[in-house]
Parts: sequence; structure tokens; C-alpha cells
Amino acid sequence: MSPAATMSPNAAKRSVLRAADELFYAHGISGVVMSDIRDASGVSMRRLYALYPSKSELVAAWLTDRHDTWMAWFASSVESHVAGGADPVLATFDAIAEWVTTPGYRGCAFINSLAETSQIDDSHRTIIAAHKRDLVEHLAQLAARDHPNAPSWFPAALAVIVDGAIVQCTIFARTEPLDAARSAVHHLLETIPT
Amino acid sequence: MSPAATMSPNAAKRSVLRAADELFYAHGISGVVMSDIRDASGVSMRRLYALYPSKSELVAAWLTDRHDTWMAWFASSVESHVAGGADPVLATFDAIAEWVTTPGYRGCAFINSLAETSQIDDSHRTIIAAHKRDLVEHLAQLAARDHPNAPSWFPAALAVIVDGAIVQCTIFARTEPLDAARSAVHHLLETIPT
DNA sequence: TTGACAAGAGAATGATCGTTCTCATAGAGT
DNA sequence: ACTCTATGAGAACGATCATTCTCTTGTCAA
Repeated sequence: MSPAATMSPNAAKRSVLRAADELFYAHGISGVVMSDIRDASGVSMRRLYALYPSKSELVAAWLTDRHDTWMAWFASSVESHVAGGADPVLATFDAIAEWVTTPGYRGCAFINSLAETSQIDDSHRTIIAAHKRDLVEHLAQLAARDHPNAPSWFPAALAVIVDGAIVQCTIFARTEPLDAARSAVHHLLETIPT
Repeated sequence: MSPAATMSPNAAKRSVLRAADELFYAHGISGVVMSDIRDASGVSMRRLYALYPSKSELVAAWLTDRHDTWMAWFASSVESHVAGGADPVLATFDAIAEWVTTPGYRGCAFINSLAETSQIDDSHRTIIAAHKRDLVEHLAQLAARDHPNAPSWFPAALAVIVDGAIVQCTIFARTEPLDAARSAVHHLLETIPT
């Protein structure tokens, strides 16, 4: 990027986080070296390490930032489908369908990061678990809107199905698993107490 | 291990594959270096590279071997639960429950490996996709046994649910997601054409 | 026993990587 | 204009790693 010297501290941080998201998501944590972050963000090594004292802390900042960004995107995508008349639970699959067909889709950043055992520590694992907890929570609220009498296992099962679909769409590079998941949830919704 | 000089070629290969499975599964591909494999297997560097000309080829051999081993274990675990009177589809969850409570459980080796983008190439991705295809196929046959008229989406949905449960049990380090998944499948089985 | 080859131990090689350091400069305050 | 400080550019440092090489030894056929 351009003269980073003229970048405000906040602009530098934003630029680093943007580069981190693109690179870590596409190549994994161990596939990105600090000088890649420097090159993509335009922020010099010295400043990069002033902002984030180690790669591990940069990864933690990235995960935290991605959690916020992704949840906000997900919530708003679901709402826009609900506004179009979809059931809040099934709208979940419309949102995921958008996501998995995005060019560059490579699965869930949190699931992927967790698999890079040698690159992460407990601080990262905490962020990852919190992300999934928030997702389960969000799905539970979606379910409660139109299906207040769903069985108690329903929200957790929904989260399992969503994660399974995300993973299988990555493995097979197709959307069929998502379609099957949606059919199963559709069937569940029709045979469950309202 | 002991004097590897006296190991037959097959014994050396088995020892390397056993070490590879323990180490790669526990620490991920990038978390294991070739000298770890040497130390754990007792096979010298020279012989190791004679057996597998590169780390990448060792990883491919490991994945192939793990596919065979895991599928055989899974099939036999499911059958033993079926022999105890369980529905073949629900027996799937009994088998997975055994697995996720095993000490050292760290999720699905294939899903984990796929996340290590910078460590794998298309030959590995092919093995990973084939593993999941075989799993879906196996689940479809299990479903067909007692539920020949299940909807066409059922086997794929079952595979999604199983993978989702495997992933979430890893993230949360608990078995609740598996229980919720089992409840959902139980409900599905009861409301689906036989 | 001897010679030749297969294999082990483990050092060497060349690359990569996280992190730090040096040097030169551009402003900010005087 | 002149320090003082913050920063960029990027070289340097010390680890680590995949892979290869050297030197040595054990084994076996004659």
C-alpha cells in the first residue's frame, strides 16, 4: 500500500486486520508469514510489531475481528431473507448458501484454525469456542421466533447441521450437502411442535 | 524403537505409519517434523526417505492408511451396536460417542488435514474427498437396511449431521452436540416413511 | 577372514520464518 | 535551522525444517 508513514494508528490497524483476514483465511495460519502481512497491508515490520507484539497476538486479533464481522454479516443476511418471507430457521440456509458459493470460500475460519494445532494456543481456542457458542445462541433465538415449542435439542441440533454443511461443502466443493441439510431441517420444522 | 536395522521392509513401513498416525493426528501436519517420525518409529532418516520420498508422500500414505483403519473400525463398531439391538442408523451415534470420548480425540483427521491448506496438495484433497464419499455411502447403506423408503436427502443429511457432531464435539470438548444430533436423527427416523 | 553392499547415526545444507536491530529520514517543537 | 522522536526499509539473527550426504558398521557370500 501507499506511504504507511502517513497512516493513522487506527488506519494502520485496519489495514493489518484486512490483510490478515484475506491471507489467514485463504492460506491458513502456518501458510502466512509476517512479511506477507507487511506486504499486503503496507505497514512496516517495526510498526506491525508495535501494533501486535507477536504473530500469535495478531492471530487472536484476527479471530476476534472475524467473529464480529462474520456474525454481523450472518445476522443481516438472515434478516434480509426473513424480510423476503422465509422462515427464520430456513433463512439460515439461504445465508449459508450465499456464503459457500462466494469465490474463495474455504470453510469456517474458526474450524480451520482449530485444526492448526501447532499454531494456536488456549487463548485462540477460547475465541473459537466463544464464536460457536454465539452462533448456537443466535440460532436458538432464530428458532424461538417462529417455533417457540421446539424440543430442547433443536437449537443445538441446528448448529450441528449448519457446521456439518459448512464443512462438507468445503470438502466436496459443492452445495449438495447444504441442500440435504436444508431438506432435513425443513422436515424437522414440519414435524415438530410449533 | 529397537534396532531398526533388523526390521523387515514391511515392519519398517508399519512402524512409520503407526508413528505418523499418532503424531499427525495429535499435532497436525505442520506440527510434526520428519525427525519426530524417525524418533517415534525407530526408522532412520535414510530408510524413511527410501520408503517415502517426501513428507508429502508420507502424508498421503498416512491418510490412505487412516481411511482404511478408521472405516474398518467404524463399520465394526456400528455392527456391534446393531448386534445389541440398536437401529443401524442410531448405532452410528453410539460408535461416534465411543470415539469422541476416547482420550486424545481431536476431531476428524481428514477435516483437520484439509484445513492445513499450506501443507497439502490436490493428491491429499482427493484422498480426503474419497474418505467422505465412502462415509456417505456407508451411511446410505446403513439407512437402507431398516429404512428403505427414507427420502432421498436422508443419507446426505445424516452424513452432514455426523460431521457436524464430530466437529462440534471437538470445539466444545463435550458430547452434548452429539446428543442433540442423535435426538434430531431419532426424531427424523420416527417421522420418515419406513 | 575378506570384500562389498545395505543401513544407521547424525552432521551438513540451504531454505524459511518470527523477531529484532541498524541506519537514514521526516516532522514536531524550539 | 536544529535537535528529538517516531518511523520506514530492509538486513541481520537465531531457530527450525525438509532433505541429502558422509562416515561407519553389521551382515553375508565366498
